[in-house]
Amino acid sequence: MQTNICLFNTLTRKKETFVPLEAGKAKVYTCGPTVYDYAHIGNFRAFLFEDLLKRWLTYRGYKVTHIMNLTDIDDKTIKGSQKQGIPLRQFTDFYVKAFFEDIKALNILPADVYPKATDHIPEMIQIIKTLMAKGVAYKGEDGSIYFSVCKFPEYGKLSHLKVGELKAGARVSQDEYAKEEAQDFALWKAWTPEDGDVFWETELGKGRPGWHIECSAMSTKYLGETFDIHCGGVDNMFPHHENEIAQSEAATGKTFVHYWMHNEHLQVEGKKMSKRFGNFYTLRDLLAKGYDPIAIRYLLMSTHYRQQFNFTFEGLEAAKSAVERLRNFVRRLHEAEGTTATGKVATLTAKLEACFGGSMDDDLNIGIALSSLFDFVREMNALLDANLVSKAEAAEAGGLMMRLDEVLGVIGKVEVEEALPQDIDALVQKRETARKAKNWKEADEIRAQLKAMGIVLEDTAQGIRWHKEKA
RNA sequence: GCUGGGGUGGCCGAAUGGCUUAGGCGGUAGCCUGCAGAGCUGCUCUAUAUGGGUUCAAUUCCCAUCCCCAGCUCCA
Repeated sequence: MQTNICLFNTLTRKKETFVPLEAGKAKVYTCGPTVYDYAHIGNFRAFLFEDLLKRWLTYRGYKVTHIMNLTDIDDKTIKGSQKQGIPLRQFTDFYVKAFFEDIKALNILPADVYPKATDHIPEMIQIIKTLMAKGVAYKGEDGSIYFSVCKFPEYGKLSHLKVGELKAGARVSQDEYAKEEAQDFALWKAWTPEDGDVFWETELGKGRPGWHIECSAMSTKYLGETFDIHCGGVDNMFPHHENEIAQSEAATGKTFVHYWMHNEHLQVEGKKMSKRFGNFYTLRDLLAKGYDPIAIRYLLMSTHYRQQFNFTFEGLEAAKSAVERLRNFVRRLHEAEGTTATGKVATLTAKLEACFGGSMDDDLNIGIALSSLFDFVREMNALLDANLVSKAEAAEAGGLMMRLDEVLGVIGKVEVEEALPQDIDALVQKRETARKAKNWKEADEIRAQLKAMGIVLEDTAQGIRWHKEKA
């Protein structure tokens, strides 16, 4: 199999042709949520970018193995569970469940495995032991175990930060005094009274893992010591991913990851999303306002992942209309009854497939991919208007739309003429009778009545048409 | 302060040293329609932060200025 997918690699700051370790397979690890609260739309931008990447690799024929971790042990989850007075696991399970509900609503394909940090303590200890044996980790005065950054000369290769130039004291943590060097980071944190009953008694001492080690341990367990792609938000680039590289490569002596991909953050109404500005939204907040999750999916996905994106409610309305346009088009294809085949459809589908594919191959250039899709829709609509699309051609075009929707995930199953419930069907017939009798007033009233019930009627040259109104 | 990304029409967002400066949304006019919806077509008046420079030609390259965003030890 040969494909020509180019991905922007943070390591080299260049687009590179994707060459997997194993032909035809892509091993992908993506940093998942910290389950201490509902995820916000910024989190979902990252998960949607990763979903798009995965779907595109799949479209191009790769067998993708996708691992997404669930961080269920850190300061925030501990604090949250203590505040509610419930065990850590009970606390995090609640938000894990919420997370799965959210990604389902957004039509994000599930990962193959969602490993939890607390289920992988032994694997983490194994790596830390190896690092200690190699002399790159040490026990500090507080009993915590730290990674010695100066023992890993390549430290900073991902984020392009020079260790010596890091601003000291920007966020000084309590345990800093116990470290040999300020830039060293914790692999294992010794128990402190604030941790309460959250600790593990291990050969490293009583305590809990540092944040970064979980991703090294779990990615290695499920994908191997070296794998293809690792994704996350730009904020994870430093220190999280930099530290993962240090830990993993120091432990194994092998390259950890070939392609590092980072998505940019989003802003809301031109400002940084923050609780302080009152522009902080979880998916649930938006759903409660009545927005369609698929419109949210479309909106968050339709801007290139390395571009900062400005989330606005106006944009969300626009996204809803755009999705509706695609769905209307697919609906028309289902209903096409033309008999004349001009051969133009084949030309258009070939053009779309080539242009969409070429764009997506270019570091997921979704902007151009979508513009080619809408070009196709417009040109096909014109042919449909002129009744120049045969049934077979419509099926061909519809098939392509469905294949592309395997990537976009926004059209879904457009209902074909299924049977309406009897009472509704009776209303439709009644209106039709009134309409035929040119009794417009009654016909319009029934139409409005049906709309209130979620059934949209359209009168077309081919007869009456209906579809369910999407939220 | 250091490092990086960015400022494109009413809004969102592509692209490019000239060849038609995408696409979506919105507005508007026309066609179609009893009306509406969907769809098609036109228009939305020199859209590329500002000031210089290089060039036959810059929105695209260079310089300066202003503004926004991010990273600088646990926020996607």
